[in-house]
Amino acid sequence: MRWTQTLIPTLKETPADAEIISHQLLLRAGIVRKLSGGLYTFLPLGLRSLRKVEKIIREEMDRAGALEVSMPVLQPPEIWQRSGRYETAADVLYHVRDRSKKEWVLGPTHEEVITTLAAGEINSYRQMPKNFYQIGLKFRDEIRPRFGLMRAKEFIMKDAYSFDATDEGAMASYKKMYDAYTRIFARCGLRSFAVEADTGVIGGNYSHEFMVPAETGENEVAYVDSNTYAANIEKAGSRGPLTATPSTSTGSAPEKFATPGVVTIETLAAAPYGVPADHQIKTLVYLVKGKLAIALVRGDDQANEAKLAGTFGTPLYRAATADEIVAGLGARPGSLGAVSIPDTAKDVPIYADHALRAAAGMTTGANEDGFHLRHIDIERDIKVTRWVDIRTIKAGELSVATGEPLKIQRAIEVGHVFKLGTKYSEKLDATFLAEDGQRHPAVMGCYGIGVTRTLQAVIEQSNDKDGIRWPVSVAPYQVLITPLGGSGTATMVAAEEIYAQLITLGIEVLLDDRDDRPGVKFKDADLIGIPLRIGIGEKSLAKGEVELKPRGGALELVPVSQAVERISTWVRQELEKLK
RNA sequence: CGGAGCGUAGCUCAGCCUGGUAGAGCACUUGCUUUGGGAGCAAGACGUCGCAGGUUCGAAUCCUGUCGCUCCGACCA
Repeated sequence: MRWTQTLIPTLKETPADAEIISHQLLLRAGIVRKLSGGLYTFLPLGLRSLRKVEKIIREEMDRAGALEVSMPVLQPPEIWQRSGRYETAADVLYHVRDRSKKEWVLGPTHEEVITTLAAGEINSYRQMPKNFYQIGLKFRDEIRPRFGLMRAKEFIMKDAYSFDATDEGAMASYKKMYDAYTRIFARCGLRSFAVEADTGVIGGNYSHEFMVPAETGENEVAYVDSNTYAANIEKAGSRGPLTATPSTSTGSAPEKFATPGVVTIETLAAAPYGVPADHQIKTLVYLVKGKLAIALVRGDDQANEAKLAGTFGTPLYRAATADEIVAGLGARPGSLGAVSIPDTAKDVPIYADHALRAAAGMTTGANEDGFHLRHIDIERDIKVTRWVDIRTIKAGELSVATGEPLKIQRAIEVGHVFKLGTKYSEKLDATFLAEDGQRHPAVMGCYGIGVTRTLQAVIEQSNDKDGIRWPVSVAPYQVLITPLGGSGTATMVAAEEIYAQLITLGIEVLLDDRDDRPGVKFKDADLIGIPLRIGIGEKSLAKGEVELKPRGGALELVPVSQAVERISTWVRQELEKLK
């Protein structure tokens, strides 16, 4: 492709609304343009890279035995009602109406559609295992789209769904996808790793996320140095807080003391009260399906949303409002406690974190504005309904699995594999006749890759001060020829010859045929980050030489006669490294 | 949904406080010069100042509403 024939609108200045480096480079390198918040047009350069990511995914999915299909984006709400996700995923569903006012939803994912398909077409254990995948648009009504392609309202996803007759079969299908994902991200030139994950709204009971470490990532991952344990912070457990929870009873009965105006852990920890945060019990109140529930964590701990959803058995919960709390418990937030809850609230369940087990000599709210209680022994004074893990772990705590200290790293989630079990097959009647002559629901798995997000993750991970440094496997072009003279000059003539020969060899090559100054061409070359640049200048050409300059690497002079051979060899070798 | 900020040329922004009819740099067009890391000179084209009301002799500027964008928050009592 000739630069003057395509559209590569590079920007010298950084667009004001791009916050993170990959988002800035997407815009500056002429890869995408924003139509509206969370909606982007792919320009020619960007589309080429996107197609390459898709091709890698397609090759690895096919290799793993998955079958490509294409499912509708526009979906009837009925199947979402049957799966129960019309409610649980309500926040992300786009609704549209047709001319007869019938409602439709835009698919944020396709479990309901594929399970409906399987219900009709898979009737025997002999037809399994089957794994269907597609690469296509997804629509999610994101609370807050941000960071370019990272969190968009419309994005490209590869989603796959496996159907097995047995649990063992489902595990094998899961393993195949796990391995395929590992290969896919490596081939895209990404450093990624798998972590144990919470299953969230999709449901299921076994799951890994594929993470790309990046400070701008929206996820936090806990891991240990030996690489034997890694988990999303939503899921990660530890052997407990770094400081021991007090467990020696003062022997005194609970004692009310005045704390006018004290509504935070911090204020109670400060003078004149001086109750350390880890000697306090934090009382949180939620509304779960219309009913109040109390969660207790240590004063210096944070409750974990995902773990709470697991504890409550539903993602449909929220923090109770101050009014709801006052109505139910009689005190305002800041003075709450689970010791003396009113008789009217006796049926409110109290979930307490394991870190509070055997806690004694603690302080908590008195359930009366302006007062707290001290000398609390949790076993004696609080009627705990259930002991649970609902705290967010902190760096330095010891791993349950290995005993090593946990470290925390931010990361971008690019892929997610779930073992779903029979949740959807049961609700949508995807049953089959097994060897035993009985009908059973198929055992499912689902596997997603954020394709557009993966593309941006590559940029986030592969860049320098001058621009993008594409891995050759996903670069829009493999080679960029930069003649330093304009049209008609000897350098341009030589460039044209090499360009033509590379094309016949099947090398993906871009020719910068603009009549621009060298500085402009060099800056743009670095910005768009083509892996190998061929510089053709008058001086070196006079000596019969051209320059090979890998992006970010050292410049090498080679005789014109050997240039094409050397270039194609370089491209082949680099591609081989990413196999 | 709550809070904050911003909407002026294709891009980055100034002008707004203190009302008088729109600017700079980059990009774009033409010409000349220049040509190894985002050139110089000259000439030129590009804006209903997000939109709608209002105040005023007069509004980019003040007021009201509205739409859009960005950031922070939306369990942390």
